[in-house]
Amino acid sequence: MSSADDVKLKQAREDFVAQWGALGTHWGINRTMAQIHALLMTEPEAIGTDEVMERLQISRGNAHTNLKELVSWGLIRTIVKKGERREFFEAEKDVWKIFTIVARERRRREIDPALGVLHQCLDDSRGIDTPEGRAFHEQMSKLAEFVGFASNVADRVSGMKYGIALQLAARLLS
Amino acid sequence: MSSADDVKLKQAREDFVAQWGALGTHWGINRTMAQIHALLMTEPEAIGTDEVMERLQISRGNAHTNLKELVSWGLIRTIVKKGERREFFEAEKDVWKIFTIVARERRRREIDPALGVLHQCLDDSRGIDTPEGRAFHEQMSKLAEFVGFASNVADRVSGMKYGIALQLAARLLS
DNA sequence: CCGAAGTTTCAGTAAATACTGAAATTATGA
DNA sequence: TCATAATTTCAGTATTTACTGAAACTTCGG
Repeated sequence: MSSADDVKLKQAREDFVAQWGALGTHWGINRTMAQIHALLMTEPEAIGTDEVMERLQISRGNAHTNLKELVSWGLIRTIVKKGERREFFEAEKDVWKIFTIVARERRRREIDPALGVLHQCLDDSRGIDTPEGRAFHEQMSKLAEFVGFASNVADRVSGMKYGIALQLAARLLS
Repeated sequence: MSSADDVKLKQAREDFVAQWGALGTHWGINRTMAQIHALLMTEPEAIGTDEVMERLQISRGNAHTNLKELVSWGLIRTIVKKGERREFFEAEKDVWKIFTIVARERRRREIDPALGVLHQCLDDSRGIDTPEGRAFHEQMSKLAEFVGFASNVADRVSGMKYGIALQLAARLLS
């Protein structure tokens, strides 16, 4: 028999999946990918493609693409069960690991290309001998320096053990 | 006469504007908004709507919407010149100020709503007395705690004076 | 090596997002 | 106050991004 608690949990989970999916949009992550991640984060057991399709009411292609994308991020991993031919997926549930994965991925997708552009413009404007040219070069230089610096800091922080990061943060908040 | 340096600068600037605009996409910022920001960041003088339209080859409506959005973020400000009827715009050029503005805005748009969802799910799953229910509640709790904590830390850092932040960062990288 | 179960790809379509251009509104100074 | 310059709004359209569903491909036990 399905108790009242089971119903409440089912609703809470569905709510979390739907809302987290909507949020994904603001994170540069598509809705489905965020929903699958939410689903797996709150699922005790590893589940297969067909169950994902059914729970989220999405097509096989969509489920497949986004599961693979999540695997490539490292936010979920594939599980092979003995005697089972198909693949199952389970989420990384440790919050610090999730954070470091997302931080790294965002650096790769958002910061590194920006640094590339800045360095190129820095080169292209080197030695332009007019007041405007020097001002432009100076602005590029400041931006590149700051972004590079911030990127290193973020890297360092997300490479820390959770305990160390926690200590550091606690000092900041005190 | 327009020297070779002037041509080089013009090209470098156009390149920066175009590429920065393309990057904006990966930042949850639309292309035009990022382009206008790039244009103004590398423009020594405040410029008006019509010049923005011409330099970027965009419509008045588009220019208007995105200029206002940038003003609302605080990344650019309006300038009124005496004897001029129209408004001019100039960008905030200080990299630390740009960083704190972007950090605050992203927290508001990305982190705060996530915290809201997590707290609601935390409430909805309180006291569900099954093993699965407790696991769900626990996972929500860990996520909410971490996200809230990280949000506070980010706030604290982006509220610092640049010099202090620099000191802190230098310590991290050493 | 065959057939079924499972996975991957992708052309076509749907949905979300951004942009245009012109009309409506507001502000200015003569 | 009026004429006009400037700003704001928004319906319609274009562009970009995401999703479907079915076909092609791969894998594995028998």
